[in-house]
Amino acid sequence: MTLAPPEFCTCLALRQAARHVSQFYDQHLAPSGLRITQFSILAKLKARGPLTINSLAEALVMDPTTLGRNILPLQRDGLIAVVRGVGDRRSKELRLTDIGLERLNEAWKYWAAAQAGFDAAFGSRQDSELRTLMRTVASTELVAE
Amino acid sequence: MTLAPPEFCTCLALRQAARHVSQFYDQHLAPSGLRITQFSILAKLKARGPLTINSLAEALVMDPTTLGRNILPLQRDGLIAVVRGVGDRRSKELRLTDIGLERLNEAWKYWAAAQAGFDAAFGSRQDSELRTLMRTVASTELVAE
DNA sequence: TTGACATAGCCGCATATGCAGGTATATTAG
DNA sequence: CTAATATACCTGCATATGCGGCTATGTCAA
Repeated sequence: MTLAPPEFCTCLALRQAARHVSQFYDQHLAPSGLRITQFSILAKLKARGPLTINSLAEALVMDPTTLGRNILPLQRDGLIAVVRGVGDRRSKELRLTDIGLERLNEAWKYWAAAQAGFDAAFGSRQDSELRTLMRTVASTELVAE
Repeated sequence: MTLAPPEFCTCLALRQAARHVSQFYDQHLAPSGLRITQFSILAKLKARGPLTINSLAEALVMDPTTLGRNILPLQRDGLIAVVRGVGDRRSKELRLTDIGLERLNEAWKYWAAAQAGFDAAFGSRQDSELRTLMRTVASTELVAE
């Protein structure tokens, strides 16, 4: 059984879809000055309260190193506060600031427009199936031997 | 109807899944010295013959600027040849070299292991559905007004 | 022919991604 | 208590991503 890689590569298919949709969301979010990655970080911090880099990275299915760099622009712009962990001084606690919350709320409507736009184009029934499937994929245990 | 962004963001779900799966494929591909993006470029060039940056970018659902940069390491390592277009001298023709083909063939088996590994973990029936769905997503017309 | 417009790819800028390997702090075995 | 180990984060490296605006080339109409 021979599979032709480019045509049947699941990873490529996923990346293409992610690129395509990310571009759409980013275009919608542009007036807010946030990208979809940054919006996701702020939204997660709002939903789950202060988090360390490790725990937030896990929640976002992101490498901690990557997150550690992604927070820098947000910190620079005062959207999040980064403080030394009290219990564990190795860790850093990330917290949404008032300014961050304000920016998040402003970006919210642009996000909603993007989500609605995708929904309209793709079909809201399929859309919710898609999210469910993506969550399954993201939580599928994959171990390279 | 209010949706909570982080939990129901289709874009975030897609990106998370793409990150998760890409990491897995990249780990498998590591011994070949290629990343999944590079593998995809070489594979597409093999399948479709010489292509310009624009046409290859479209085939890969990638911004031409991005592709223009992604080919640089491949060109540097002699895996692809880049020549001025004959008909249209603005364009560049990308062609897989013999070395590139060799590398691609070597990477092939690592790719196959990754694909098989994902298939085993995720379920081959769901896997093929997933690819189909991703292609639908990637080809869904999305226009930010 | 030549001027207006379109197109292919480029550069600068900023962010996104993750591996290897390092430091500082915490935890735990002896 | 201290030495071994584990953990949280960081740095350097390399690639990935796409926008805005640029140059060079091509096309087409006046």
